[in-house]
Amino acid sequence: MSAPSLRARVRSEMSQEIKDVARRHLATDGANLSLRAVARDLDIVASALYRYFPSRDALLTALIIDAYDALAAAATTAESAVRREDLRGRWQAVCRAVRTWALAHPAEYGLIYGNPVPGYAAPQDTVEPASKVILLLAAIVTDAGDRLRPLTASPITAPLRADLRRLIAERRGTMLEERLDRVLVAWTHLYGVLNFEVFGRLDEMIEARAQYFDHHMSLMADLTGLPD
Amino acid sequence: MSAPSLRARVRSEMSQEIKDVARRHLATDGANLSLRAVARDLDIVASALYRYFPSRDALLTALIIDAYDALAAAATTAESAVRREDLRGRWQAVCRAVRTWALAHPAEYGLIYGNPVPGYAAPQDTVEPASKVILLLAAIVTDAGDRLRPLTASPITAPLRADLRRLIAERRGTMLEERLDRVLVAWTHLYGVLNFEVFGRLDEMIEARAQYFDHHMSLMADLTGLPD
DNA sequence: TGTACATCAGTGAACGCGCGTTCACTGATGTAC
DNA sequence: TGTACATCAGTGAACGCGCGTTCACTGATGTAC
Repeated sequence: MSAPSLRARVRSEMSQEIKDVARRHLATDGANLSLRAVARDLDIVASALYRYFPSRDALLTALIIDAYDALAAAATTAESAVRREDLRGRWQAVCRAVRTWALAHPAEYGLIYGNPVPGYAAPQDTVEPASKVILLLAAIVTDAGDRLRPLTASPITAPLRADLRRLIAERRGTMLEERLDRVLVAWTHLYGVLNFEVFGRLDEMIEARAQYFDHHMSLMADLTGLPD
Repeated sequence: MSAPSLRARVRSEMSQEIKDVARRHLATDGANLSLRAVARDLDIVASALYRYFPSRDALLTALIIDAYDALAAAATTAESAVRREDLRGRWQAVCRAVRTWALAHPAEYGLIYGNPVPGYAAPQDTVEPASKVILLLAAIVTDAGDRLRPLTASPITAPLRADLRRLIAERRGTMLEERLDRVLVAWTHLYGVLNFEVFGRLDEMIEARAQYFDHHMSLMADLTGLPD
């Protein structure tokens, strides 16, 4: 296996640069990304972009995949830095890492967790990184084992239970349906709070944002039965 | 006070028709609403729209305000049809009405609860209808009075408590900070679940959608302390 | 080490569209006397 | 009830832009012998 040629190295650097500029444009134009504008910023003719991405949609797809990957990486790194036995610490690390990333990259966050982009269908490649965060949360709950608190009653109807069972089986998990249910509640809540915060719905309402967030996510840990 | 003139009636009907067509375009183009496309559908020249709306942004604003109003109206109507003493029934009615409206009008829902529209600032008129749903939920909790269940411990830090106190005072409410906190949790969760459902994040994951939703919202009622 | 040929990044013109907004205008509806 | 004038909805041309994508091309880099 030889080292990548100069040409290959330059090519991948250029691809990166295109994506970086495109990301910057996302912040102002949302998903109305203009190839010509990106090209202009790169001092390149618009048609040259077609050497790197076969279409505008392909560039958008690359940005979406990168966003999922970056978010998942931030969560994973933060979580893995915490002592395994510190379950609450790991939970908090995941949640806070997601929040930090979202606030640092609001446009990319909007791209993956906001409105679906009109006329754009997410490719299959986004499924795995998209489920990373929920898997991290589920793993913490699994690691808690019999230290988990019993759950307050909340009956799950049969069809919903079937969905949960299927999800558990797909991943060869051993979690009780009731427990996965709570993980889904927490996961839903995580993005619920963040949508509100990132999209500005807490403006003029809550000032203590970080504490509001921490409080919500620790309530969710309680609800999931995570021990102190 | 005389009846509106023919001209005035025709004018307001035409305004409605423009908004209706524009709403239909939202579904396919998202917030990239094209005035010329709307005009085409109305068999009218694009510049004629300027008799009704001074700019594209003004039309978008009208659509946003209408969406908030329609959502609030749906929730209010549903809630007021339930016996006052049936607190859980009222809670459920509000939540389900919001969901039903969101699923029936995904594009309008996206317009008000998805990504902020790039380059567009929501005018002040949207504040009141936007807070309608949370006020309905808060009213149910207030009506519950001393039938409310005591809350499981979950300490609120001082700055967050100050935010909550301010919000209560602004509305001349009497609720405890802890209780409003739980209402906010439920409210956040409501839109969290709906974002996921409307924006397609539950696809290939949960099939029993209605039950999933009901279950989440009744968990939130529990968490808020609403009696059975 | 040098030469011949293949690869491929970037150019620039063109195609065929789209858009929001302004402006002077026509002709129908509404109003005052 | 009839006439004169004011209002205003809708027209059509124009301004000055924007866009994604294709295509034949130039010239530099890389490869095989």
